[in-house]
Amino acid sequence: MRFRAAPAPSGELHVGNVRTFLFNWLCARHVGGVFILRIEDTDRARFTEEAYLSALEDLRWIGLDWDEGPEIGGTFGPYRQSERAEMHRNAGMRLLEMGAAYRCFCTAVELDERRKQAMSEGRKPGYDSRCDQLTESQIAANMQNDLQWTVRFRVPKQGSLTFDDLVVGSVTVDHSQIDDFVILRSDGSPLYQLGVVVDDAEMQITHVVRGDDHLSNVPKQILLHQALGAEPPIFAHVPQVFGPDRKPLSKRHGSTSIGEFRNGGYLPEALFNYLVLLGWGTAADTILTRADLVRLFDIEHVHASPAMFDFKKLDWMNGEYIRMLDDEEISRGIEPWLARAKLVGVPATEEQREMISKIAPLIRSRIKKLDESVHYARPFFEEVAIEQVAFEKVMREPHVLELLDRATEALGSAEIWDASHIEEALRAIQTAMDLKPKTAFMPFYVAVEGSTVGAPVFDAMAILGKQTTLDRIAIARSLLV
RNA sequence: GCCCCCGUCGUCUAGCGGCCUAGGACACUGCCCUCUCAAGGCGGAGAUCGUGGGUUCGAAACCCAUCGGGGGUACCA
Repeated sequence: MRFRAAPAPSGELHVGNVRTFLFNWLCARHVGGVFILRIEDTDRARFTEEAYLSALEDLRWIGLDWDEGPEIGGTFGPYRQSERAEMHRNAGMRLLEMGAAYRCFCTAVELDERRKQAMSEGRKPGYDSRCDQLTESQIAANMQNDLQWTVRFRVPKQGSLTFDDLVVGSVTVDHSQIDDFVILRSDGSPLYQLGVVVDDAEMQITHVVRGDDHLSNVPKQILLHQALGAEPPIFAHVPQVFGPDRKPLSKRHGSTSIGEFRNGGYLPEALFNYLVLLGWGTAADTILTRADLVRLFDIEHVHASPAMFDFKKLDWMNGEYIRMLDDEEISRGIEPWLARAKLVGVPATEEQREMISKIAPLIRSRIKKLDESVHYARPFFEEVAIEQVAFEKVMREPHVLELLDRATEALGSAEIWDASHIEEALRAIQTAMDLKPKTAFMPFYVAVEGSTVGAPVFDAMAILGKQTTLDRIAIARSLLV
């Protein structure tokens, strides 16, 4: 079985589209079939080379590998549609010669006027097939006069067409609902409908899994396949992804492109997992690895109804995946974010890396997205700038001065500098002063980490070292008097 | 307008005629744990399965209608 993903890279790859690519990939891997990547770059006005390159990068980032396609080739290439225009045109002309299509001399303006006219009179706005009535001599005359013409596919006027969609089920469309549609523009270039069909046929695609905005194209495409003497593929149309307002997910809802999620501190395996669960699920688990998904995924159980994108659930899931990372992976993962915040160099020095690996286990369970690591890591790389609100709320308490003084003395004379000894020393003070743990320790968070939220403070002190810790306490104390 | 598709807790889903007084997850919330924040553990609230008719001994599941939503109706993809 052969599946394909066909992105049209005009900007950044949209998560909704990527989800359908994921479905294709999963189908192919599930049955041990072939996954093909084909770039639909026919729309020269919108396509950019930059978008194309970043699309490939995004696909690889989220873990999609293709068996045939750009950069790796394959027996059915080329895999960029723009390089196949000749093939499409030939197919279109063949259809014309066979009599399955005909020349249309109506101009775009005429068509437009008639459409508006029909609409205002409440009639069906479609093409009326008038050029199909042209006689041989009329056509010859038009050609003689150098009139521009397009090629239109002739759709049967009677009967209907039924097909079985793997997701949607049985769909029936009356032929009368489909107009004779253009397959070749007046400049000879192919239109989308022709292009996909020729490519799917040539590449021997057996299953077309795509967004349901293409559902109404199916009858046209089946007709084209048949006219071309090819077996139509099996279709599966998955619904779109919606935003919280039940409208198709778009920019105004927040991040929508793969690049934005990557730059937002998300892990590819988490996004992968989440996207597949949008419109599909199992009774048992929600956290499913790539291998689990390959084993379990079943396109026929994908919902035919649209799913809303839930950013909060994605965040939770990302946190789950972060917690599954080992220290080494966490360290590698957060380094770019620390670099971006200018806490470490690019690349980080050995010394910085050592520090990162020390704080990584402290950070792991506290963040949902990698970029949040910056807050927890900052005090380990920079002088502390105490948050104003934290200072006002915590350091103004009457016991703080004495607390800091006692701590300075106890920690100053500490023989062994590790988290448990630090804790022991500070707990002794807490008990002596008869304070609740929280009240006793909070000032140290503020003094040492600059915030009421941070890595566990005894560990932080241990990592920062005795001198730095005492210095920071001294600075905080100086702010009190 | 016409055509096609869709409709289970706020959200993602399980469900494929009796196991459903509808299960799980996110979010929300109570308690526990606790040096902050998290994480974790144990509970709670939340869906008469869009609505109205049928079919059936029995329906969330099948049929019809209705309402609501989405898509298409291009010399866009």
